Amino acid sequence: MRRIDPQSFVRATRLTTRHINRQIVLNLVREHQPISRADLARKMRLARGRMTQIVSELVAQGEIYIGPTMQTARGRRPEMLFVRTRDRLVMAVDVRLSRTFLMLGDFAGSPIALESFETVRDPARLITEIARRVRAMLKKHDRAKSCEGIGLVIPGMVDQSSGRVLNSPQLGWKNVDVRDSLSRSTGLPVYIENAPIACALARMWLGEQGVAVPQNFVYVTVSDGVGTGVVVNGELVRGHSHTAGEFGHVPIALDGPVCLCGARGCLEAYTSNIATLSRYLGVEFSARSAHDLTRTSGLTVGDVVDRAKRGEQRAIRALEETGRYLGVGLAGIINVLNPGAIFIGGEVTEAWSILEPAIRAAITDRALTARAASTPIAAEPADSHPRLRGATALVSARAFAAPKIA
Amino acid sequence: MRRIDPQSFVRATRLTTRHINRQIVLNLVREHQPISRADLARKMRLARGRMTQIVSELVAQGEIYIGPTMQTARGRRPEMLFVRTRDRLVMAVDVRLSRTFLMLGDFAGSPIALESFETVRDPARLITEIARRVRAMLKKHDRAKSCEGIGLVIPGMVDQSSGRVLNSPQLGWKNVDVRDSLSRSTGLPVYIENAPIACALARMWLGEQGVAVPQNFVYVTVSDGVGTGVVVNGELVRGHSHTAGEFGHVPIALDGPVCLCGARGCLEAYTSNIATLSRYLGVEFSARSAHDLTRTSGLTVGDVVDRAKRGEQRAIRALEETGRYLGVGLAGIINVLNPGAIFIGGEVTEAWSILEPAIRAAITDRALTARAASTPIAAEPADSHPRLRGATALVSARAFAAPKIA
DNA sequence: GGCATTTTGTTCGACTTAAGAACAAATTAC
DNA sequence: GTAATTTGTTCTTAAGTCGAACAAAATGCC
Repeated sequence: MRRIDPQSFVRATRLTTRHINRQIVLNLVREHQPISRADLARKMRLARGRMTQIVSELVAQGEIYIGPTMQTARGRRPEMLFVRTRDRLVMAVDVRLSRTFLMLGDFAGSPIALESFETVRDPARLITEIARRVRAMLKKHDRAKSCEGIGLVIPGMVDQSSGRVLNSPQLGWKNVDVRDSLSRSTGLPVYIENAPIACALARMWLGEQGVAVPQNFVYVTVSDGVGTGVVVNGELVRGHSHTAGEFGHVPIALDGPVCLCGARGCLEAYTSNIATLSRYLGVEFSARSAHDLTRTSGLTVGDVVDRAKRGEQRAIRALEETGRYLGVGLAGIINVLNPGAIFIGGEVTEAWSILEPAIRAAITDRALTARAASTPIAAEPADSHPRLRGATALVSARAFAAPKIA
Repeated sequence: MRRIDPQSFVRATRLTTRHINRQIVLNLVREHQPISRADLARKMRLARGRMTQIVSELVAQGEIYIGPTMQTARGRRPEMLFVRTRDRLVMAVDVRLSRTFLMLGDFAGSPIALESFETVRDPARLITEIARRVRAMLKKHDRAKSCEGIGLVIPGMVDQSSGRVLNSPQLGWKNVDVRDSLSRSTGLPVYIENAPIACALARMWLGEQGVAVPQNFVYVTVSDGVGTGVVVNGELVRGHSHTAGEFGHVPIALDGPVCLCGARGCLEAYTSNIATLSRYLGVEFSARSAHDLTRTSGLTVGDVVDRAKRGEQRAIRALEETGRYLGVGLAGIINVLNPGAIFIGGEVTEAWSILEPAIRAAITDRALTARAASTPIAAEPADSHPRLRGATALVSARAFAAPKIA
């Protein structure tokens, strides 16, 4: 029972019915392709005449295409429908601390070109460099006409509606305009998002072949920070002022280490890459030492993961402890939100066989039902580039989204 | 961008447009009543002819009525529209540990009759007694024809879709059929829900005059347990297997007291009424002593609240500490979900002037933005009977809900 | 081989409904 | 008394959904 917001509703028009059904058809084709009009009509309990009309429209608009007919037991051969993805392109941009990645890819997330360059810290100069490379890449592949927009992922807090970066401690940015200037420089629409939400979008819209994604799930990214994209009823939870998702700052201890945010006992202070590395090095996590740790030790969490995979006990124990704390935080999420699945991304997941049992045990200790205790938890494969795919989904998903009404 | 679930969608028909707009009208009348057709048409940017048609239908269906005309500066006097609530009734039932309450009330939650009786622990006998009293009350008020259903609130975990009580430790029930037998005994449709969710429904649908309710909020109930109703985009979050809302079992300490659920450091073990009473009595919270505390001490949390209100320092400190822990848990919720408001119900809120500053301070320490730190937090007035009003909303809200599509 | 059956996709006509313009009703202003 | 304003109704038209029939393309059967 959803409550209609009297301040913000969309009334229906004569176009609404058709729009809704068109989007349903589009999503059914996407899910089940190749599929015939007749099968679609059966799934939707819609007359075949109507289906022909809807499909004709979608074909005319370039959203789907009619492929070869299929062999069937008897009767007329059905024409099979496919969603057009291969010739609809997105420029995906992933800004990270040291490097910025650009990928030209299609609507399904398949890469056509990929490049990276050292991240420039000055916002204006970085935007200029990104714009230059976008234009060059599109020109090189002669695809300027097919590119429908730019998806831009930034570390930190972004305001998606205004297109500004509110606060990125990693980049040292605060209240920076990004979207509008990049849009002006490239002539393309730009959509901006933070990393955990982008990864959740990738999962939701460009998910893995053979892996069902529930309408309710949580995606956790573990890096120097720990964040989430929370999906409820198929939609990202952004919250009242769009600051939802700061999982790393859930308190799991009353008197824990001081977190980079200033509070005590934040999950992030126990589970971030910095925390794991501190644990491995036998150094107490502190905000003061966090910035120098890699430099003074010459190690990253990737090294810890490698050593654990080679059987080094200290590394294994460090990761197990990270997993336990992560499990504690996730148990809270499971008890409050009851997600259908949890996906975890970040370097630590490369030691999944070590991490997962620790996470699972902590969850089992605290879940209230057997079903909650067995909430599926999966690692994002490291080579799947979730952030770039999320940047792609920022643009492509708009074509597939449910209409907003009432 | 909501993703359409290919396993569970509702396609649009020729009726969809009208249905959507009708619900919008109904909700606008409810929000702004008394209001004229012309004003509604302006708010919806809809032609007056269409508005007349929609309103005629709603009047014919008995959802709204046309009241007296209103004085205006010039021009024809507009007829004012109202939502019919007074003659549409609900039987609300609130089953508590020691007493069960029945209220016959109208769609707006105004009570017509109220009674209670000692809760019978045997499920079958309780249902029989409830049914008997429902029938008697309806007969006494000659309202059997106007009553549209029964809303039933039960302490513990309920499965709203099957109508069963999964687990109620307070009542000692496990996997008990409730809805179907009560429905058979009364001939009325029955809707069942747990207490925190019911309270959130009351807030969302029968909220307080002059208090705006955002589309995203969290309602926390503090009693022997601590639970939440989480509302996202105007809709209750039930979760994948409908076990969302167990806020009391979010871990806020790694080595805390053992909770009634068996885990360590649950928020509930620090903030429930039992925990507050233990704190006041200087007794360590433990599962073993929890059940006897009231009997051996002769006190309840209500006594602690009374004493605090009278200035007793020990009571004040006990409540302040409860508030601090509650604030820690809520800081986590704020950081993950960014709700527009938080409502808190339960006896402890009667000492709101003591509790609120403690909650606020803990949140301020851990919130990441100034706006998050100033998330509005309000106490549910104790005399507002949120559970009974929630039981009412279980039935009445169906008439006002947004249509489910796509 | 021809006709019957099956299955897919198209076409056509009927009916319903959203939309917009004009009209009517009820008031104040001049 | 007429003009202007505002509300609510009526009427007509265009658009869109629905369902039945038709056509096309295949296999099955006698």
